[in-house]
Amino acid sequence: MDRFVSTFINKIDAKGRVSVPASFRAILERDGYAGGAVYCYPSLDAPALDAGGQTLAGNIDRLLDGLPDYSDERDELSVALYGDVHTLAIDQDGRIVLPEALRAHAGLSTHVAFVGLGQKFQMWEPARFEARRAAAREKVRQHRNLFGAGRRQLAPVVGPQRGPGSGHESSHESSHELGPGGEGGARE
Amino acid sequence: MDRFVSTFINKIDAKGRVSVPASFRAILERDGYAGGAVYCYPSLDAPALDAGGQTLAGNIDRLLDGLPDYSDERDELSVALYGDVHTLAIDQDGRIVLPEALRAHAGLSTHVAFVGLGQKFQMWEPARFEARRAAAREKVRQHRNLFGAGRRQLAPVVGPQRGPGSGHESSHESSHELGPGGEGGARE
DNA sequence: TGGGTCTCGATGGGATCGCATGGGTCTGTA
DNA sequence: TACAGACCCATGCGATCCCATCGAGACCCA
Repeated sequence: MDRFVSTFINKIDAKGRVSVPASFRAILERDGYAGGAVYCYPSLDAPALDAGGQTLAGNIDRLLDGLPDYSDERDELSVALYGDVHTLAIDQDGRIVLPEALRAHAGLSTHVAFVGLGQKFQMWEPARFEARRAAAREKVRQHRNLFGAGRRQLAPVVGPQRGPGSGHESSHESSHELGPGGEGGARE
Repeated sequence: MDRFVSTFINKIDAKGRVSVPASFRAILERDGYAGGAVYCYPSLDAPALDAGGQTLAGNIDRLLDGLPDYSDERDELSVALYGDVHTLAIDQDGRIVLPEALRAHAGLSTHVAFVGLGQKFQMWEPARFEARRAAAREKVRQHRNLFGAGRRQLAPVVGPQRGPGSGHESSHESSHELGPGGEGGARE
């Protein structure tokens, strides 16, 4: 199946619009809902936004299905799970507009880093993401030492993406080291 | 499959009218009753109002169906669930008028926060809602750990240590709060 | 294999449309 | 007659749509 992979950095224009990477768009289109929208909500434990298509939305439903109707607990969880979700429409040029609430949570201002995470993707403030990624790599390195697991040197570098036209942030490519160790098949 | 999602804050005008968010209206319209009305009643365990369309009303019926006829329990529940239900008409401009009784229960004065909860939505006094939302997020975090615990116990890349700079926000790998089963299905 | 050309994705901006609001008016009811 | 509610109209701002431009990578040809 299609997964969101690689990292792209796009600009937020004066009207607050951002182009969703073409490759991500293609995946969303195949994921239903006329491919015209993205489900997006503030990530619970990171200054970032989580986003995805129908599949992602379905996960929310499944999560709540286990709870009894009309229970206070269900209502409470719903507030966080549905209340924070925004359905962002993708316009004809493949752009979305990020609501103020979401931009605030992720600290977004001029640029957005779209990070593919397989079934979903995240949107980060470029600088923060870079820092976090560095930390993640370090972490992986440590673990590798612990396990002495020499297997699988990460050799990603899968990132095709616009050039440094916009400059600086030359940092991107795959983002895999971030994924949970499991899922080794990230690459084909 | 339409669900009420996201949160909107609208104003109550001098005549006591409030605009129902356009996206919520669209869902109500598809939910029957000529799309011209909203079922609304004071939430049982929160200073808020619960609202929805035909589907919601149907759920209440189903809930009562499960109880034996003429039982005290059923009577009590019926009163609780139906006794305070109001059918609010949506005018041509997409607005409703909240009866005094309902406004009092939720402590509404000048603004109303419409919160999507999937099958239904709630109306809150904005300030109070913020508090509730914070609590809800915390709760989800806990829950996530519960079912997330199952798979992927190796919490790699999840350093108790934060990365440089932006560090704070525990550098959780955040991925699937929502996807209990997630990740694995990356392929397909 | 080097260079020129073409196609597509990312941006900017102007022009519109829809939605949230504020108010005036008409009508049925105390 | 006084009022509350329903209906309509007017407005302002933000969300969308559409069109033009730029640059990069893909493609084609000599």
